[in-house]
Amino acid sequence: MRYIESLNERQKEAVLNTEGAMLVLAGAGSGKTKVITNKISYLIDEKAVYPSSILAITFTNKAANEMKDRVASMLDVRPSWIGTFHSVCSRILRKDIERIGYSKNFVIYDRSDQLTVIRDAVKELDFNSQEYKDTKILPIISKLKGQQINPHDYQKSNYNSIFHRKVGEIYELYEKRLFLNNALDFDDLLIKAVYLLKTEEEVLKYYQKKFQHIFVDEYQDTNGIQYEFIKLLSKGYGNITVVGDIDQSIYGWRGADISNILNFERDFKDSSIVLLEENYRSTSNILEIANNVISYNEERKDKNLFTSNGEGAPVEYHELADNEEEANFVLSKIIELKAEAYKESDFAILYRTNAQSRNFEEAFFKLGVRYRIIGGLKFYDRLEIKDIIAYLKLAINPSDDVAFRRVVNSPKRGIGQTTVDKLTEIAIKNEISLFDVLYVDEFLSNFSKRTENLLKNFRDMMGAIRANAEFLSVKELVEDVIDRTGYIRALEKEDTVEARSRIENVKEFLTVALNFEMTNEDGSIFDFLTQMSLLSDQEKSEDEGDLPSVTLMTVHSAKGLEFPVIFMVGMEEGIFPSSLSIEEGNIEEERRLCYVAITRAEKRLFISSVNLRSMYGKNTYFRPSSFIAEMGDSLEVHKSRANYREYKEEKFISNPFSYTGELNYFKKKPVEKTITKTDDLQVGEKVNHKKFGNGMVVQVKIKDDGDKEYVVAFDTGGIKRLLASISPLERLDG
DNA sequence: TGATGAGCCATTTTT
DNA sequence: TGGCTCATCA
Repeated sequence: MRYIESLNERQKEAVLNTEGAMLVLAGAGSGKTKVITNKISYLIDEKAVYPSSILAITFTNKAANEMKDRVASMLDVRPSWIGTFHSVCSRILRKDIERIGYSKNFVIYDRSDQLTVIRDAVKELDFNSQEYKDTKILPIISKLKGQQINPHDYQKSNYNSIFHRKVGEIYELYEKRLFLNNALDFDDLLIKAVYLLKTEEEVLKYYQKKFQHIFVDEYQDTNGIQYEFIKLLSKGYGNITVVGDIDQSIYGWRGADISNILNFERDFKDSSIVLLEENYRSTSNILEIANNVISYNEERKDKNLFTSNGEGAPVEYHELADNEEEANFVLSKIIELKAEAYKESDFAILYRTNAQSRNFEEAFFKLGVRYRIIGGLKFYDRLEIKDIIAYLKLAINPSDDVAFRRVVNSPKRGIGQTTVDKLTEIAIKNEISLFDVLYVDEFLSNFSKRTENLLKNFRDMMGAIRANAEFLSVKELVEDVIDRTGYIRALEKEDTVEARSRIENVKEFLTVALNFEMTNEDGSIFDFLTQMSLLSDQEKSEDEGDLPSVTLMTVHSAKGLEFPVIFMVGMEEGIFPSSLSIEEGNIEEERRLCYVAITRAEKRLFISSVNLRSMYGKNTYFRPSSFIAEMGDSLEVHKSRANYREYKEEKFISNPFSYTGELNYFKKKPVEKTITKTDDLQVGEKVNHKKFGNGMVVQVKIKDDGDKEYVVAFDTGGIKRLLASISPLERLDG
């Protein structure tokens, strides 16, 4: 049978046992996705299960799509109920949420919407906005929601702490606002879905009967409410396969509950366990180090990865002087390995915190090494995009006060803060939405004649958009919004470089809408907005060019990925493990994080720490991470202080690998190149860059050494800083 | 209503 | 260090 041909014994066992509950403990790189997809295919093809009777839950859309693709490539069907917890829940809710008192046109609040609601709540309660900072409060509320602790209980059990009592008040008001705005946050999608299933027998029965087989990927990352969701649904047939790895549980701080996987056997009766320990990704040298480190954890199930991949090169650890040297070390290794036929996309640099990316960025940029940062600037976080989305949200859900506030004066239409404050006051007093205030003449008469007219204009404009939302397609509606609000016209009037870039982004968003329309034939505006909210930023952002580049990211974002060569940088005690985790006694999760990082590597792994690290404008001395000592004897230690400052000058210059051919950075005097003059560009001039394409000079800075730095906004959307002495910029005429 | 500068803060972030 | 927010002033 083709679904088991290429599997090892354990994997076969996991695929062929289709009845009952099964826990697959899958080590890193042990082929868990293959097990899930083959099992789904096997069920459909051999056991005649309808594709729509299979529910498979993942944590990312990317994982969901990969699963769908893999099944489709085997069977030519795409099971539609493969998705994230959140997308599955929103689908269930979109159908039946009216039964629990919400309306079907609910909107989903993303993180920044949530922060806005919290800020407003703190303001309304007149709490200190420093002490009750939105970014501090949000994780608390989210964690509580994940654990299903309501504001009342929270306040009761924390009666002695003023802080927590007040957090409870914010939480309560936050929940109220969301409800009144007809909005659900990410946690609500789960909470309300579970509530719906629990209170509406008919709905529960329907789904219990529908889903004959349930799969959950990354089970170690489920939280309490997610556990309850799958527990409820699986009660119908009891056929549930969960796949996970305790050692890769790195989201405890977000409420993931490791006991879900530890207690699986207890919670699901007559369950079987399959242990996948054969690793197909890494060399045995790499695995040995991973096994060594993780063995120091107490809270785990014994597991030891092995491989038949062979020993490979030793894992190297380099203790370096400072972060600059570290960046140069990485750079020089990349140069070295490139000579051995590795390409840019084979390399990934993993660090504990985003702030650490900077050193590498600078070093790479100077030498023209292509790189991409995961978790960098985000298209969908841009003001203008959020504005357009807010218009759409308000169009389908006039109760959305967050969206209302966002767009009521954007573009500027003379409705200022004072007016909005007054509107808010009326809305709160009468328990209606901001938009509804505009429909009551009595309320409008509170404003000056001029303001009243402005408000009415806004109301009627939104009214027209709302009416059109009924029948226009997604792309047409976006066009309608842009047209009626005069969004682009207002930007055109500004006539600045920045405004022009915003116009480009708005147009780009139109393309996104068009793409959506083409790929989702009967996709409604609801579906579009849901997708916008639920897609992670990484998935949303289009790959900028497809040239191979070195990847820079946090260890967290690296989960689930693999690269031939991994650099684990910043391995210092206090950085990784982070000092906060050490203080809070979360060292085991940090160790798992370390394990995740190690197991991303296929062939080569380089670990580095520095003695002196400058961060936040201060120089601090560090000791090497305690995890280094846990890695064992096979680690090849280099403490010789190979000076990578010296090293780089010779090596880099004699290793020309830069794509644009300019390697003059380290020479004292920039050598004239074939590129036309770049030292007299003015702001506003159009230029061409070999890698980045066409753009416009936005800013010119004269540096201390006399060199000029150009800030250029490229048509592709990126803003780059380029040094006149090395950047291959060409002036474009016209 | 915008521009400017002082002050503040700074893990990890699948949705 | 540097990026962002908020207060203040023109």
